[in-house]
Amino acid sequence: MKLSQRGEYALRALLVLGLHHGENVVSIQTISDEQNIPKKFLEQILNDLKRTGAIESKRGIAGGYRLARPPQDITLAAIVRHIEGALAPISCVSERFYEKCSCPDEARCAIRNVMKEVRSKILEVMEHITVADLCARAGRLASEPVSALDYVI
Amino acid sequence: MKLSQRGEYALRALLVLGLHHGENVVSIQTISDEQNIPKKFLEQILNDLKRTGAIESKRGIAGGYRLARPPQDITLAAIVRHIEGALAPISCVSERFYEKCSCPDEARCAIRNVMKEVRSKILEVMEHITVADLCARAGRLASEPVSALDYVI
DNA sequence: CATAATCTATACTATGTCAATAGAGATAAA
DNA sequence: TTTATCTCTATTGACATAGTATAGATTATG
Repeated sequence: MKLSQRGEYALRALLVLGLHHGENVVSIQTISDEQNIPKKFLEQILNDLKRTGAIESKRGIAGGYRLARPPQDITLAAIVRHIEGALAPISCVSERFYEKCSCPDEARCAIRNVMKEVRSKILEVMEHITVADLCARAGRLASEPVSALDYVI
Repeated sequence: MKLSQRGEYALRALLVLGLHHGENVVSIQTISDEQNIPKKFLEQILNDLKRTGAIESKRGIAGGYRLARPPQDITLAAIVRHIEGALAPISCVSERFYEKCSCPDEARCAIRNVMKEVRSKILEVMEHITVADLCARAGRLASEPVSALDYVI
């Protein structure tokens, strides 16, 4: 039920680009430094995000990346689907990455029925939250007093 | 963001045991046949579920498995946590399987903030649904006309 | 008691995925 | 021309996944 490291890095990189939206391009090095992401690994991920159309790049010295679309148009769901594949907990309830499962009667499978609910709960959040929302949250969290933050482990 | 095959098999096996609750024990062979699960793989999984305390076994000829507790006391969350580990989409928002992540400031991380929401949405379903609910759904789905079922792929 | 169907336990294996690293090349600002 | 950047492909090592194999323990039944 987990997001891969790759997926997490993608979101963190996108957040950085979101926060720099409107400014100049941001280099891999900068993102790598700000977010503690291995540089060469990040290269791959950014290249991948570029293929999605979420970001665009500028080459050469003083090159880097920027968002290719308005931050409010980039949903977390779209990014994760591109990087990771299905958001659904099992593939027989995925719309875009559907695969038949081995159960005797998929249409009447109780597990599937529950997993459909899980899927739609996940989508409620992931389809709704955009890079713009992420930036807004980052701003809010930065200005909040530490005592108000949740430190529960 | 996916449940493993192992986890899915565990739930399907548990559903079978739930449906036979109150009757005699059910053999691995029967479960394997009813649910199309490789028998030797299922053996491992059932053994694992036994260690959880969710099911108990009877050895020898005419042996098999049964639920060790009332079906309404066994949540999907407990099972999946035991078989798979964390339900949370990233480990820095997991309560039982917490691991620190590499981001610069976990307490003020916007990604983490969103993932907490995803986590709690998942838990809403998984902590709430029990084996008894699963059985009830199976009954309902079995009696429903096929036309009412969702065949969307 | 002997049999055979069942559960128990451990080891093994093939395949794939994940996370990262390496290295050679293309681009462009200064 | 130099150099900091992006681009692309290949490779690696560790680990997880989904099974398979084998030998053993248990027990209802005849």
